[in-house]
Amino acid sequence: MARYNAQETEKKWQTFWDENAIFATPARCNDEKYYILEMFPYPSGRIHMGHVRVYTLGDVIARYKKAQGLDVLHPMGWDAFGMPAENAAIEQGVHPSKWTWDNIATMRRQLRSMGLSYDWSREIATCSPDYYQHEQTMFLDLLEADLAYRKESSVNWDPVDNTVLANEQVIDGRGWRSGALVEQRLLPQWMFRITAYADELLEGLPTLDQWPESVRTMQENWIGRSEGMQINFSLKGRDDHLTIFTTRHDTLFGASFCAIAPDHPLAKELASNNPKLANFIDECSQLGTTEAALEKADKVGFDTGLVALHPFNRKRELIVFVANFVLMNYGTGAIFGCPGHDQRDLDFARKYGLDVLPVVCPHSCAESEFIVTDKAFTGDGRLINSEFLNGLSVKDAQSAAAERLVQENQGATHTTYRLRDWAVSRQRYWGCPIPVLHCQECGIVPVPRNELPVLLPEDVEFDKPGNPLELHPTWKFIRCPRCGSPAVRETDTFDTFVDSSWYFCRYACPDAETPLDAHALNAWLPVDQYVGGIEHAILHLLYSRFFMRAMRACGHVEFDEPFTGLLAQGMVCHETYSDAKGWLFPEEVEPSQGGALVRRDNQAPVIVGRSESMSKSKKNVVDPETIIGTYGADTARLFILSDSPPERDIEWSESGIDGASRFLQRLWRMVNEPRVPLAAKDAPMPNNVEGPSLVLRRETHRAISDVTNDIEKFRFNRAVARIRELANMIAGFECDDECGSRVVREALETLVQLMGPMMPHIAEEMWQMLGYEPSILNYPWPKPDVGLIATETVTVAVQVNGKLRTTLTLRVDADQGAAKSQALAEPSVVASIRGRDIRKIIIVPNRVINVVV
RNA sequence: GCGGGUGUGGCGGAACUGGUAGACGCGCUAGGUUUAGGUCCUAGUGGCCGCAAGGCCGUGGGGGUUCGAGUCCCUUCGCCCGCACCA
Repeated sequence: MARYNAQETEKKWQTFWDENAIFATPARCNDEKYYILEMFPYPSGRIHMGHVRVYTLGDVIARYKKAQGLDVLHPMGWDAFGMPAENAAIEQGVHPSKWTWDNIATMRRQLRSMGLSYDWSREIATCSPDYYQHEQTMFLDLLEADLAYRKESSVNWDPVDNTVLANEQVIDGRGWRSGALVEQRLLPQWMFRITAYADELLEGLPTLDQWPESVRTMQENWIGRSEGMQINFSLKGRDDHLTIFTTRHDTLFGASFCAIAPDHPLAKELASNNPKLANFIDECSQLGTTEAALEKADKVGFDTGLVALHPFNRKRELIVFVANFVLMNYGTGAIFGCPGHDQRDLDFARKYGLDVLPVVCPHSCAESEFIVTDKAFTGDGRLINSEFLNGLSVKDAQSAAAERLVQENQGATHTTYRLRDWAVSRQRYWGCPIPVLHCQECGIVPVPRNELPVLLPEDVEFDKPGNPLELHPTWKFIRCPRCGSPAVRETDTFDTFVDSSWYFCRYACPDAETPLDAHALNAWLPVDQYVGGIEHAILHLLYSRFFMRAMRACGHVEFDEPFTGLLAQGMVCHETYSDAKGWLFPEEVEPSQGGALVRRDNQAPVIVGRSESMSKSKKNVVDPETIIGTYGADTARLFILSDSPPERDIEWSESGIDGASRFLQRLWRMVNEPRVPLAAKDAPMPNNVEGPSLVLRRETHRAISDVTNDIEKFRFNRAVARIRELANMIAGFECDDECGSRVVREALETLVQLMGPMMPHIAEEMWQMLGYEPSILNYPWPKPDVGLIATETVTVAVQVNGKLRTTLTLRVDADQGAAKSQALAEPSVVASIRGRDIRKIIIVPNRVINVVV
């Protein structure tokens, strides 16, 4: 029996597609365009299953849209700057540039072996000066538009490695490489003014109706707009005051303390002559910079001895604490605590023995009976213990309190955001140089545009701790272009999120001399469908949305929203393995005789960790090249599409890949050795198709309708199931008369076209075997015959008290009265009713008849 | 901790807007073909009771709304993603 040879056939069609430029981006004339984009990969070394998943998803959409006759732009590139390249340099002594470009070469080859429909002529790599020089131009534009500025901000400093650490490099407060205790250090940083667009970014969300609701909600919460008040509390014995932000000024009479952030200027000032406080602040900073760590930590405070006076009653004195749960970068970095109506404040008050005075009484509760014990009341109610606010609702009390505070000049309404400005400085080598310099005389000077690009020097060493740009003997030192005085280059490079905030625009005009070409942008942008991991739901997508608005302000683009549709695909997860020396790849591990996992090389025991999203840092990745080498790309693609819907996380397992492979063999045999002889290619369809042939025809056209619908809605797992059903139907078809031959040809041709976007190589091969000229993509997507889809009968469930008793086969839209009597005559129905009175009968036409007794 | 998800047979999952739970596949069981075989074909496969007809139970746990709940509401548990310097 002949077998389908995936290796040979896949190579054949990949060569054909290349030589005939099947995936060249069409020049836009007047046809409808479709820009399909998957998030570009970081060139970490080799592709992993997460890549296979996302690029397969995108490719199915791209090929389907092309078959629908749209002008498709489907590009690919590399998010090529970033930390791992520098780690490789330190650990393996390879230059980041070489490491990155080698990885790109490997991964490009691997992606090509998947048979993805990219226009490779538009490939970009962010580490190439061809790309990053334009980013430097745009930065100068942002600087002129006052959307970029410099500000001190706190970073994780490793005093031994002399370097800034990413949060993930800080483990239990220590540097991952040096093990040194990490310090918080203030460094001047370049920032992007994303907060200037907070409202616009918020307002844009409802227009993104082709995004998942969950992502929009996450962004909304991330921006975190809240309307409240800034209130000034006088400080006893001082001339200045403490400004706090609150959204609950209605509970002001319930205040029992104030708290400021450990890095609040006032805290620093008080600490200068209070060593204990200085020590406390120091301890707070040990927690690091991540919000999760701060929020999870025990709530602790330090009594500064300072006293704030209640704005409505200056006789009431409130202790000012420094507290670890108050964040400097939210609001004003200072709060008043109302333990009765805020859980965190309540926990804090109980811990430090502070008053708990309830000021909002629930509507359902008498004032005398309302007490707060260990649960703060945050709902609506009426005000109590609050002088002029007594009796008011929360909302009315807020207005009244606000009015009084404004009147007495003690506060003002204020809107604050959780969103902070975007820190884009990185004290690292492998990134886009920030094109400014620091002159002894003039201060910060932008690099003149005619001197761009500022190229990253290649001759750097990684043998000393710290940023190699900082230590470079010549690159760093320069003369000021304005005054000629000695100056140094900015040695910070950009956060790689900057690179990925506009790459999708550059694909439209990869060779333009300016950053972006208006004509090309208007032709292709925005991206119609973006596909990528849900882990990017907030930062990357929000930064890109901001960047488009910033670019619009600078005249580079004419639209706001970069991505019309978003498919946020779930993670590919896998168990993690480790031993004393660190993480292990799954292929370094094998089951021992006892069943426990051991190292393949020395049989040493392995710790099996829980399943997590595949990531290079934890080595819990499966090598797709092995899978593709063994089974072929089509099988890998089919497998990855088959079971789970795209949005869901999938657990990688080897089981099932054999099944996918068998299905491919089966499909191929159906055309290679058809059970029923196939009619000639152009033979007309007889007009008296009936019996089993009619059944197959109907099934074929229903499959067209269902699969089309499923692909449109990205339910590829269902589309695969539907294709399998059609294949099963064809395989069981035995009618070998003239009519059957014609119908089975139609069914097979349909099958091949429907599976084409998912299994493109074997589909091209089968299409050719059916007598057609390649490429299958040049043939229009099949359309269902509506007359054949319509059904004549339906199966209706018959229930008694909601429990299924039997089913009836009825004509569609059958007479309800007749259906009712037929149902009541059913023996199983009669038996279930057992002579009881029928109270009512609910009939849902074509679905259910429910007898209630 | 906060925000967003998610939970259905032995396994991955299906079930459109509240209307026959388990499509499709993996695995497993039995039979058959050819073969030395992992190939291929046929049948079966949620659990319990029953010779059978059939019955009862069943969508993480508990409660509720409804003629009817996997689907809606409340509550609770597990897991996943994000939390601003991983990408």
